[in-house]
Amino acid sequence: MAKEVTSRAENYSQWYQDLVIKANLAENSAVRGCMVIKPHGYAIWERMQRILDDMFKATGHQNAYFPLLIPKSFLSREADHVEGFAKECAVVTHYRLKNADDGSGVVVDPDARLEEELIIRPTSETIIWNTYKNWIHSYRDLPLLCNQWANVMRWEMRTRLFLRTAEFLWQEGHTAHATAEEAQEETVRMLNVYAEFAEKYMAIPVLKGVKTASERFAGAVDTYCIEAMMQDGKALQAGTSHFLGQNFAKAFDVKFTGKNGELDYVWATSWGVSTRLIGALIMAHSDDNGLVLPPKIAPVQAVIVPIFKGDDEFQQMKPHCQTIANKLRQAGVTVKIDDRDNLRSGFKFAEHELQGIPVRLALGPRDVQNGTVEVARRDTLSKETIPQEGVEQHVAALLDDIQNSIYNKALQFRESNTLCVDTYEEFKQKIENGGFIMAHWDGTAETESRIKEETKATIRCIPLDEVKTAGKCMVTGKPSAQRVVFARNY
RNA sequence: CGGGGUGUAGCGCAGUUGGUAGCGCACUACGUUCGGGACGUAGGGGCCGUGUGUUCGAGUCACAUCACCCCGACCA
Repeated sequence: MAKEVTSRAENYSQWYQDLVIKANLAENSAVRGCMVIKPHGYAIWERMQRILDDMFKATGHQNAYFPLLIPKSFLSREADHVEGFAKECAVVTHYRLKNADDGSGVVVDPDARLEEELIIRPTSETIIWNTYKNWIHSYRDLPLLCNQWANVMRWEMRTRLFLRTAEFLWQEGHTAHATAEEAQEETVRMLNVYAEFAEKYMAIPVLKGVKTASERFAGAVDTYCIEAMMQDGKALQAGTSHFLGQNFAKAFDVKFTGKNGELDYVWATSWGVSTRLIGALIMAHSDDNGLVLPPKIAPVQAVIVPIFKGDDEFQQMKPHCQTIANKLRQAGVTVKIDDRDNLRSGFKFAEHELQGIPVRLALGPRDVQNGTVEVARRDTLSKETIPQEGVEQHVAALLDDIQNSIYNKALQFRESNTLCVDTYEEFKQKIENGGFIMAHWDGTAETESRIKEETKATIRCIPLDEVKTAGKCMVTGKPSAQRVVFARNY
């Protein structure tokens, strides 16, 4: 497996760039660090949105929408929050353009300077909590469980397609609760929703854990995360869920009257996943032929390619393709017939593989004669000829099999690239191979940053589900309650 | 923000000592093909990132500037 990855390219990010460009998922736009998501790439995001949205509704959440622009003063209300985001904000300073005096085009009208600058949201905690102040008065208004689908902008020093673009699409949940316990429960509940989504739908196994103080979200008391392993052994933070304590309630003065008549600040959470998940999908499953989409995420689960010579045969094949498509649709499979008559079948096969369509069916005169159809699966690239009779059950079962099989492949990969290490010497050596390293750490930021400096590895999380065995910090020898996950990350 | 690299047709690139711009793919038309990325013939498409210099003359030289990519710093 590891060998396979190296064969793809010496430089993984280069491979990734190539793949994305070749897969026609996105291209760089003229705007710095932004992305153009092409329709078939966006369709993947739409699938994810729909599934996640259903999961949010099932856990009692509602969608809402808040402004794109945030008054500068809002951002400075919470000290840690501004500290964390100040360096990467796009700022709106003017509200009007005018024609240049020398006719050279349009310039910013200096007379149209805003009294207070507006920040393009890097995240919406501040503007939402400014609104929540007016929505929450009594314990009867709680819990307040809102989610927003939106775009945000972070002026990162260095962008990376899908993984760290300046503008990205995401979902951010913002909840308010009467008690700390309830908010903490919500934080973990949503972490579990994310983990279920990643594993069950995206077929990406994830580790659930808590971030160390230095990796914590700006303004949070605790940051929970799901961490995934990419095929080059690097870690990718795939989603976060934050317990915000009363930090934002205090910053925006959001109090409620409890049953007992006493005033108290509300407790908060926020949680989000972004278009980075598309990057995770690409890097977790793809191979040299392009994308490999899990059937549950694939906008098109099966494509039917008619094989024909000349227009006569093409017309003749069409109804047969339709018949099979209808059968599949009745079995709940999303199907597309690729009836483009200007492309050869071989070209279409390659293109569908590039785009990751899980199952391909080819139907030619030979099949019509024999009552068969050729079925190919994207993940293993294997194909077989089966009777048309019962094709729908066959494909439905195949989709399940593909879904499970790519999850298991990713899980096996992660397991074979996760090891326990007890000495710092061994750590330094093993971290060079990538993967997750479970090691003991003394819990101090000093040790953590020393390890980062010397090895470029960070603590991805303090895992929640691992068996906790005490030990000694591999660097300082001080006591440690449990192993934590180290990795190099994106 | 530092180091390195690249900007020439939709995409990928070539362009010599400065002399009026080329290849492959894609595109258009016609024909032959068609069960794993077809071929022939004929076409269309360019302010050479942008600006200012040097020069009789700049894709080519100089300076500036902008954008992108890679490596750092940085980053939920």
